[in-house]
Amino acid sequence: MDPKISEKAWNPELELQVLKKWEESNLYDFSLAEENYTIDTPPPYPSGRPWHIGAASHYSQIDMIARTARMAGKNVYFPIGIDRNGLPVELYTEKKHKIRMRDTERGKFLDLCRESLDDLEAEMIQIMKSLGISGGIKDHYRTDSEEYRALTQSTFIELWKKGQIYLATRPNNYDWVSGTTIADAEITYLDLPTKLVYMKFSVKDSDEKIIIASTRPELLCACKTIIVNEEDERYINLVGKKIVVPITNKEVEIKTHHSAQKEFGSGAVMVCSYGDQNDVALFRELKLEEVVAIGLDGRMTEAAGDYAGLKPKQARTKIIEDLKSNGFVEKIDEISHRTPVSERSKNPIEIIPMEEYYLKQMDSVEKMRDLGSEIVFHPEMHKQTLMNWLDSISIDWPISRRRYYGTEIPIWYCKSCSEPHVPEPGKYYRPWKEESPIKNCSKCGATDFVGEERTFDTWMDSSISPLFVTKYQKDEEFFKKTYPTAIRPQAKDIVRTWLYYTLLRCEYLTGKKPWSEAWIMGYGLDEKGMKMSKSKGNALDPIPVIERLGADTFRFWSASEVNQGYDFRCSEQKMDSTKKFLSKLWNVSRFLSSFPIIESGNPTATDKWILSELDKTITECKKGYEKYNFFIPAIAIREFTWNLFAANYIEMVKARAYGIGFSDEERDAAIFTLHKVLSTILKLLAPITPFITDHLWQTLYSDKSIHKERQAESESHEDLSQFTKEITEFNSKVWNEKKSKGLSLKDSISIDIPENLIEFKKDFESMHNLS
RNA sequence: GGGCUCAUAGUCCAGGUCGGUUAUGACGUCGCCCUUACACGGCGAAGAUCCGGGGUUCAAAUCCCCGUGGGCCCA
Repeated sequence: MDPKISEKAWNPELELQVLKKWEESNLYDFSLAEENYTIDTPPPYPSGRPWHIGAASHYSQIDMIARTARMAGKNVYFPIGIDRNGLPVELYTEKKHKIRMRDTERGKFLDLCRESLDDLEAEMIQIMKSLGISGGIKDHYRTDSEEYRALTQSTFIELWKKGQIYLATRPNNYDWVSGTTIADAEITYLDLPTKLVYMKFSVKDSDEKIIIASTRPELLCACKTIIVNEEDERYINLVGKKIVVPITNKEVEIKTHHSAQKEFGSGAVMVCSYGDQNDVALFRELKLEEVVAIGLDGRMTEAAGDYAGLKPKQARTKIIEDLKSNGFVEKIDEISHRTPVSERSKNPIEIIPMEEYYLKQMDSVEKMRDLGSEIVFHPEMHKQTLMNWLDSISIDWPISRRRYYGTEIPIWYCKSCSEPHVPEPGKYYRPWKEESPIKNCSKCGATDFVGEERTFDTWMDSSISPLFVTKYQKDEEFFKKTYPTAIRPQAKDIVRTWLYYTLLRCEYLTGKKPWSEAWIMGYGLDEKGMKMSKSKGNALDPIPVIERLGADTFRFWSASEVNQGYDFRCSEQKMDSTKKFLSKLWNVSRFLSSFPIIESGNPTATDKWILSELDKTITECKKGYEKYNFFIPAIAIREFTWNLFAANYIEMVKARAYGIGFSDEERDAAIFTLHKVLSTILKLLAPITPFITDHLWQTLYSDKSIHKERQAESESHEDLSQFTKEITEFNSKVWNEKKSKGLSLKDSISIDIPENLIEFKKDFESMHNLS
């Protein structure tokens, strides 16, 4: 009998043929039904080359969610988008063309950004395609399209009209190199070397001196109080006294506060407006009058006296000189200081009072907590990340940015009275270059307007992804049947941004939570467990890996390596060895393809045993698939296929399947069981490795795609798994015995079969040539 | 400083809720074997004080407490 499958190994190039078949038959096209299962797929951001291999793994797993849901009989809507707004592409473009955004004409700069985005996007789309992502790739959306931006703007206008947006001047995190405000969620910290200056302050009407250490002496002009810890005996007698600030000669009071650490510096801390977040909080708490020492241009203001006009770093050098020459310096330490920087540009942050638009969030924390607790998290532990974030929210969300590549804030201001006006929702507006659609000022009646130049925080765009994909405000029927969506898959690092902001915005706009489940994935680390980055040189490019090994190998690696919600290591060696399992599956199928398909059979004890183990595997897989945890089925299927089915069962029934020394009925039972097991394995694996399973399925079992099948269900066979251990141990015993006697595996040997296993006697005898 | 999380062979990982044989499997290593599905294979072997300390218990990888070390998040 010739096998239907002739090639000796699974060739990843076959994936292209399978892909073509899927495309030609529009296998994954979505059409609206009464009940739909909508996936709020994360639109990835093209920030540079190569695309992160962890992201490729992430999207593979999201695709497994879609396929699992389809095989559970759901009508799956799996849109694909690309997020194209924001700072990273601006930085990428500045670097690529060696230009600076503010020195470039706005329209020209936007064109260059768009060009960069197109290149990077093409690569990501190609990777998604070759990974077999079964979503809307060919009609993927973009967050910078007119349609998307129009929705961002009209949802803003909606919230504006509801009074959820306001303008306020507040201390804000300001990245003066990029020239923009950033939200708390976008700040990260770097340990940078800096000078800790110990300065002598004098106590008023006394000869006493007090030493105060600071890394920001240039902010002396903004110093409004000195704090010490209430348990610090060194200073307790000074509390309430006046202290003279060096250089400025202003007087401030010394107070106690628990945030002063006895161990840091001298234990006494000068509190300056906007030195850091803690200072801002203290100013609010102690109701101190603020001094603006640093301006929007990143330079010292008039308040800094002689230092006005200097950059903070220059001012620091100069003031240290002046302090020294006046005898105010006790000593200077070189220390490493945790400095707040912009997560994206890595520029140091200054806290500067600025006028920005805010979206109210403080009043809604409780509501968000309630909504959050209704959402099922996979795995549960990541719900805590959201809850922790909700606990730490202390100000409303600043949503305006002084950058170019983003959705424009749709506001025009009256030239004579400055009253802001929003246009009618539904269109895409670019106030920086368009005529005002408003003709008369509602306040003073004037007719001249000036457009807002700022753009939105990118999370304003991405936080409405579930509304955009469900055609909110565009197709009522579609929206009703797809929203709230079923599931939000995403990475764990953006819980406090994307997940939270989406919850907030969607609740404000629709009164409902955007999804019932959230599926959170960990980070892809390098093989040593370090974060991958281009600068460290440990980034792994997914394209050559996928080309060399094929998508299925990569996907199976992802499923079997990534425990749900935890960080995972990306080792090429591990990926390589995963390929062996697909070879095994291929060769098992190749062997079975030499036997006819038999629809039914009368299983013998051995057959019943493997069917019973198969049932256990189905149950195990189901446990994983229900939670969209692919680690569980991947491991279960590999164990079963390799260690029980191939190594033991197939060897036991090989002779029977060939009909050598067995009745036709016994032979057919073996062939029936072999196919039964293999076809079930293929279905169980289909969400994880869609290419090889579909290829084998269509070669052996059907002219329709396996991806139209329902997932296998356990058939409650009699449980014979108590024999498993004894069977495998008996087989091992015979192999060992032959080995130690120097016999070949086909040589005859005499070994007693244990009493318990007597039912399997005939298969054992033919397998081992027992005499 | 706070939170989350992890720690089991050279490497990765299962088991941990619900304590009880000889601690699961894979990769890698070594040895033997081309046995007609598969050398991208088969069989076998070596390899683990289950991070440290204490407690509960007849019994702890598992439960509790205190540490130590990593990763992430927030101040």
